[in-house]
Amino acid sequence: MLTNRQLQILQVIVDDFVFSAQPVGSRQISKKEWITYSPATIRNEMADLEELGFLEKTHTSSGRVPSEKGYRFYVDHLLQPKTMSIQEIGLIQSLFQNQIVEMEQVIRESANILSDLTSYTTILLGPNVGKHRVKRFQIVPLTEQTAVAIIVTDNGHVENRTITLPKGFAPSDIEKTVNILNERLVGAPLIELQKRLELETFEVLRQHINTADSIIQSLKNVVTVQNEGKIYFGGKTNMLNQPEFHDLNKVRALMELMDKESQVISLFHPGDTGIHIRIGSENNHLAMEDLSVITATYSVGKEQEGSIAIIGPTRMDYQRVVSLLDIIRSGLSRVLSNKLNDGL
Amino acid sequence: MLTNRQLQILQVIVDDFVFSAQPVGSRQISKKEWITYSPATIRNEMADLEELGFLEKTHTSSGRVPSEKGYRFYVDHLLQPKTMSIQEIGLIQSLFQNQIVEMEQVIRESANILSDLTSYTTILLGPNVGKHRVKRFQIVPLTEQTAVAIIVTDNGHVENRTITLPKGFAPSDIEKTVNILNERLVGAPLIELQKRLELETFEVLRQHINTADSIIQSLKNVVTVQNEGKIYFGGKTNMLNQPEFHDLNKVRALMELMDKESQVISLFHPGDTGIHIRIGSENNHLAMEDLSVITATYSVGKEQEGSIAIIGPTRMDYQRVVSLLDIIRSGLSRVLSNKLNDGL
DNA sequence: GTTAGCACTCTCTTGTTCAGAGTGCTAATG
DNA sequence: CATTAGCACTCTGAACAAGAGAGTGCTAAC
Repeated sequence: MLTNRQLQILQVIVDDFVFSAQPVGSRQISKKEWITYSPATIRNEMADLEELGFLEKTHTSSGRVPSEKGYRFYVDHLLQPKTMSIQEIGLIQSLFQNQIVEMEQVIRESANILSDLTSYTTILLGPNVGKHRVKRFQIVPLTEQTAVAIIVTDNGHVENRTITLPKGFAPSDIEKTVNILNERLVGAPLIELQKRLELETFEVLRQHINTADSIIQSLKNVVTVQNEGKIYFGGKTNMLNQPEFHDLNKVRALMELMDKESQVISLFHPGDTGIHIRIGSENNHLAMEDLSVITATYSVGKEQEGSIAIIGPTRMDYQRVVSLLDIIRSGLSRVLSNKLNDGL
Repeated sequence: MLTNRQLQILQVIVDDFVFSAQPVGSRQISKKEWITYSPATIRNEMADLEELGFLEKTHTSSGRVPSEKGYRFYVDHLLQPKTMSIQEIGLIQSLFQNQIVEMEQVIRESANILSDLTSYTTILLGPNVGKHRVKRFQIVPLTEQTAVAIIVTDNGHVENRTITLPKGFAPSDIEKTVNILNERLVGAPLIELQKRLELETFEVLRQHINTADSIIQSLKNVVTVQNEGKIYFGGKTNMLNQPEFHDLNKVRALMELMDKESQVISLFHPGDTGIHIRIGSENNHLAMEDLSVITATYSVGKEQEGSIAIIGPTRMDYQRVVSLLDIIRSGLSRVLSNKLNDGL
């Protein structure tokens, strides 16, 4: 267990380093007015903290820098919520009070504000489409052999795909198909669609339509919608202003990660609720070695969940980001849920 | 007018510099087996070419580098088509022969292949949505006060937007509205929709529906679809491998440009047909100072046009890129037009 | 237990030197 | 008279040295 003095010193080092990005020396610490020990004492404590794995040196005679373990400890035991400035609160309020019409717009704006306020990068996962429920099927014929299949969900999301029609598929067949689909599947969550399509409608379709097998194939394709919500970014280039990103290789690694949807998704963890912090290698990704991710979830209505992540250097202002994320997360939940209920 | 020898030297310098990214000296030029002059002669010619503005020096005693004017001349007068290797042609063929189902997929793949083959960045503008024609309107009610308005176009594109319904807007009103819209506007290009909506349908709507004014407002919103097609990127991070991008500020400027849709669009020029090359400052954008853009257009069916752009350093392999772009552009036109006609 | 003092270490900046690459000019050459 | 050999000159970039600055670890004194 760490002594009070060690806690205090660790805290100062993290706070200082987060602010300045420079290794922190004993003299610098002793200058803080609320530190009453001499540099020599601090040096001794720092040597101990280093032995325990909370601190690191960049070279033999440099000041100390928090290690991953140091950040972890800080985050777990020393984090205190930070109050935001009036301006900042005002900015966020205006985001949610504004009469913005589209859900998507609110989400997009949130991502931007978050990255503006933190100068880190924000990734916002839209509400999980898989939990939306089917409101209406629609098939619009384009040519003899092609049509667009459309699924509208209960909160206004639209999925669509072009499909091939079997030869000799008459307009009346389309109508029949659509009716069958709507009868059986309205109200089903998208994620279950594939299964329920097979169980509940294929048999019926075969009874009513000659070329059912062929159209069934096409429909299967349509309903394999992505499970995850859409990805929105804010401040993609903010990270380039961080001093740790003077290394082009890191820049490239991060940019490549952000370009690959699957890798971005893997930064989120399905089980997470509330706010989670993953530091450096805890993210299990080479490109994230020196980066931390703070994630939070928000909800729309009762179940549709989305996630927010902020990516910053491990040397990030955890207190500030956590507070900020909490405000946005609850605001977003409130506003989006309202939109869902009141309609739009 | 330049002498033959000057042309030859300019060509060698551009080719060499494109390959090596190093200033080209007189000795190096004289080593080429087809160059019969001595370094001293070449030095004299280079001094002349510099005076004429085709070459530049990086410092008083460095080799020469092509100036923007030099590239321009090279591109206008010295460019010869380059034949592709068997492998490359094979790769491209496979792209177009593959039975890929969705248009979007083909476009996405094209962007990727182009950037893989060039190691530059590709921007692909999907077919201009504005020229699509309305196939069908649809309004799906979600709640008492909200609905999703959907426009399906003749080649399977789907536009949708959530709208607010006036109080007391009955299901029968929706039906009426949809019917009126479909009667009057099917076949209209999206780009004319706004105008024709006002001219041809508002009056009729007012006659049949009480709360017409309110719904008209919502509809207006729906039909202001983006004129430009969707933007696809390939090899966004390729540029980081180019030696000219060791400067972080340039990286940031370019990344920021690519994140802003309007700026990306501004790299394309509406009137362009065929292949166009814009070198460095010809792009009228600070972030593009050291970059060239080669654009080409492709067509789908008779009129829907899309564009391809390749962004590389001014020191890019113009011959190769032009050849490549020409192959892709015609392949894309062919395949997409076929999809449109045969139906998917 | 705490701290002053001091030798030691490492980085970073600045200045110097030197090889290498390339130029421009002049004078010689076919 | 166009071409070229020769040479002095310039600039870059790498290598090295020296010194300031910041910080440490250890010892001995308080």
